[in-house]
Amino acid sequence: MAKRSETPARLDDAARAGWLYYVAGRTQDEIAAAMGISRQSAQRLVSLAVAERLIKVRLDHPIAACLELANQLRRKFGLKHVEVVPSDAGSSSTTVGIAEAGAAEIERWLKRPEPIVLAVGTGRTLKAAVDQLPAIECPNHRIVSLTGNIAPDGSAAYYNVIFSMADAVKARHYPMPLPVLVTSAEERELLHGQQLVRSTLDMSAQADVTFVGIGELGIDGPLCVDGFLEKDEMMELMRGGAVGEICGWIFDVDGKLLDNPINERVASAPIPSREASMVIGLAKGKRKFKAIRAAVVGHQINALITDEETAEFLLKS
Amino acid sequence: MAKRSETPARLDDAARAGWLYYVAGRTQDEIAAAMGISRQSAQRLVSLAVAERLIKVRLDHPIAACLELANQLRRKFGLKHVEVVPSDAGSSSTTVGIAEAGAAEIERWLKRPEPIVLAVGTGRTLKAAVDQLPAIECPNHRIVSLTGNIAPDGSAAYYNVIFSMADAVKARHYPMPLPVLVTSAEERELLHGQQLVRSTLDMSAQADVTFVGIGELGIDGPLCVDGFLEKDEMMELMRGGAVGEICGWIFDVDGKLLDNPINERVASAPIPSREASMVIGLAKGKRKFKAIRAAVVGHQINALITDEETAEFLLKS
DNA sequence: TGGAGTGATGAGTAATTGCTCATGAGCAAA
DNA sequence: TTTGCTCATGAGCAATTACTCATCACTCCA
Repeated sequence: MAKRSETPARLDDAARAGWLYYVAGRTQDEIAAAMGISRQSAQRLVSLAVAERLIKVRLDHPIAACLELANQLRRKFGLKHVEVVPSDAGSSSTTVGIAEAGAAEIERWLKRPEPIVLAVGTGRTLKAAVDQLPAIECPNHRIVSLTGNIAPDGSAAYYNVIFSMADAVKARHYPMPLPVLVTSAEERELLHGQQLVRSTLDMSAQADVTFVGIGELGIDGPLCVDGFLEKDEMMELMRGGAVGEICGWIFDVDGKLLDNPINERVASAPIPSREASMVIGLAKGKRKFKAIRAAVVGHQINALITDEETAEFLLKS
Repeated sequence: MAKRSETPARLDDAARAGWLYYVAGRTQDEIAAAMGISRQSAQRLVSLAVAERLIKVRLDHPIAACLELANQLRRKFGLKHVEVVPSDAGSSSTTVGIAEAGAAEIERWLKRPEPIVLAVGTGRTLKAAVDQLPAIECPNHRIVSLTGNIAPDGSAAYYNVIFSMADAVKARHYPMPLPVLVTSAEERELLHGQQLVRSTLDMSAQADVTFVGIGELGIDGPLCVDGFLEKDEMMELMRGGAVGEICGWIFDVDGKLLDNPINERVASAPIPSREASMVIGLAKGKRKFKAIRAAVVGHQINALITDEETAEFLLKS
């Protein structure tokens, strides 16, 4: 993890250096001279500005191919919104590109003047997107987590993104004070009956927009890696036809939620209405192809941010 | 001007290359490989994306607005250096912010390894800046005062800042052993002819950098408050078109030095060359708006440290 | 058909940037 | 006060990027 806090004065300098470099187009040598520091220090400040996300770069051009793919996806699957970013074949990252586009979309929603309820799911991709958010103040909006924030080992779940979001966005935020998976359907009923949990659940059901990651199943998938499921439970699930999950809700190749013991133990809020609200999935990558397709065809989501490669797969499959 | 129109396909490629470069963070070599073109072509596409403004960079930091204002001021008035600090609307202080920024700028100059001559004018703002200086040792530099250090009543003039500077900075410093105003042009000639004064004047003319305050005229302005001018002399001056002063040199709304008896009695050294050296004015605040504008348009100074509010006035005036 | 002009291309090279490492200042614990 | 640690710094060097120039393909017009 990066340093939690740089001194404000240093961030100021970083902002200045970053501005001179990216906006004014000066070289680091010139910046160093102007600020009375060595070139290396100037370089470090510029890096810092990037690392601290003071500098935001966005592409203001509809790449025709991406737009076209997005259009076709929207039509083919009846989606409300699709965004396709260029693929970066060389990179193994599962987040680059999507994270920036996702952050931009979140920002657009948060900048709306009328108050909204924004719900967030979980996942590495979504966290990467949230980490790209600039500081925003929007006291009118409410941000609610769909998933619990207690990991299997009792610690705060790392990929519960609402806390990352709270770092950047000044708004009321509502985490879900629950584990991600409970031990039985009965326990879930009990916990969901609690007043505090109840009101958070109710709020999430009224979300205007929801951002979720889409997880693939498999022993390398997030549910196993993060310790929510044992390897043999996973194998069992996959034998039962499971191909993906959103907020822990496991679905099959048609995007139908599975009727099995694991789904009965998921303590997450239900995914908000795809009829009445926007539910945006963020995902790309070969390993997730099947999960994404299932989520889309089964209408677990009604909007998608993905990359070219994934878009092509979805179109020809 | 750039080419009027690139083909859409080429812009598309440029957008893609720009995306891979700035968002995905790939090198131009990698982009070239991915797109099947030469590295040079990739570089050209990235340049094109920037030139066509497909790539938008924005700085997410409060400093950003200040930097933007500074840039506009520099362009509009042809200044060599501009620094804009955030306005603090709540404060009535005429120095807060500027003082710190001014001190930082002075420090940058004093930290230069090659020997320089640094000249200082007078004024409350400048004194506040100098008071912010940390202890520095710079035996190679020389610091020279542009203005006399004898007040009208014969005491040491309070706002002659070179003594404050000497407290913090270990360097050779050269005060001007003169009154600020003498009784006649003849007396000035006589005093300026003295060997000691002569050499200090010569040194000031060679200053590499000069820091000055900008004074407004008016019966509340520094010239009256500090007793250099009587109220009726001031009224007379203002009727003659005077709007501001630097080191006692009084100028009109166009920044032209006035041809009147007071200016003939100013014993200060002339303001060093704005062609060959840096002359940095420190000032902000509504009362000084006209004086600052005059100093800038009349090239009495070629660099400015001010605040947002003043910067906005200068830009729209 | 041929020649001039335009613009794209790649080689070569200069400029700029990013990384690594050694050093030393600052500071906390012994 | 000494020791050990962290961290900022600047030097040196490797990687990357930007620029210049010669060449070449193409188009337009006589």
